Amino acid sequence: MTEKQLTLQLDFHSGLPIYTQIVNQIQSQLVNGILKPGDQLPTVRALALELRVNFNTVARAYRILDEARIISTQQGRGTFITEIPPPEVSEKLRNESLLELTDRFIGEATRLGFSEREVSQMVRDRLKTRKEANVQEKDE
Amino acid sequence: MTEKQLTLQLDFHSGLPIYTQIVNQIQSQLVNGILKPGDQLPTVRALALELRVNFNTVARAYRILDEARIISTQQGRGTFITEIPPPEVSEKLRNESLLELTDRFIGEATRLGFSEREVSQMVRDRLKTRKEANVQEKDE
DNA sequence: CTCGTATTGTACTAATTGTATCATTGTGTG
DNA sequence: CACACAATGATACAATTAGTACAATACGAG
Repeated sequence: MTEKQLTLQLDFHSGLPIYTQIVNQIQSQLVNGILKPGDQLPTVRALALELRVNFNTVARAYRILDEARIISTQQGRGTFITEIPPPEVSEKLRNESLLELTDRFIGEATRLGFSEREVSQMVRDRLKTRKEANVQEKDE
Repeated sequence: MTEKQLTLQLDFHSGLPIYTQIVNQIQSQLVNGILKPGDQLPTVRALALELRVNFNTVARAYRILDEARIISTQQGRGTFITEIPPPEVSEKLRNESLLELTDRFIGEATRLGFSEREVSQMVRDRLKTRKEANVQEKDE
């Protein structure tokens, strides 16, 4: 597949900036396996046209994702989902980083009013969904 | 519809503060269906110009309406009548926001090279730790 | 291979929008 | 009159999005 449709749903009144919504949804689609490492994203201009948004807004979203090493933007080439880099960190650091990440996640969810049960349930749910998606893609 | 006229009648001698009149009339128009959820209101400056009033006065009215969750003001974007979704829709949105949050979390963890098992384990662990901490802090 | 051109992302700036803070005005009360 | 307080205005600021010019890359014509 050379071209990805990348269906994004923007809510212009949600309070979340457009660029944030783009960032979130791309990340989400990556987790769900809708987007995979190596996939080419639409050009900033193409996606902007489709979303009826200025291309700089898309560029901003891409830049954020790029800084997070989630995508790789290359001038004159395009934008691609990065291959998952093997994180070469010590076991200790590794654990600490997951702990921090997890605490931040739980903290944010709690702040949004979700109960621990809901958080726990959703994590189970999404991990399961993810696993199933990965099984299917073995066929390709 | 991209632009709303929003005809307001101010009485500068009524004794009622301008901002109160603006608040009242917008609320009234919302009740009467002249304004509908999702509608964009004029910018503070545009409405102020039309009403021959300082834009801070409009901003004050908007802020009051915002605090009452009647409108949603967004810096750099504009001001909109809040969607008042029925509870089940609200529940849906709530779930989607947790879903997105969770997906982002799992995505980051995975990108850092953590397995699903590790993620799952860490979430359980931190939730447990958290719960125990909460029991203690009941004393405060 | 070389060059021109289209395509793609980047950088910088401007425009639009709401926010925060303080000053001014007006009005009522002692 | 003097003071307090509420309403309004002035000014500077911050966030978001858009406009414009530019630079790197790809790619086909010659």
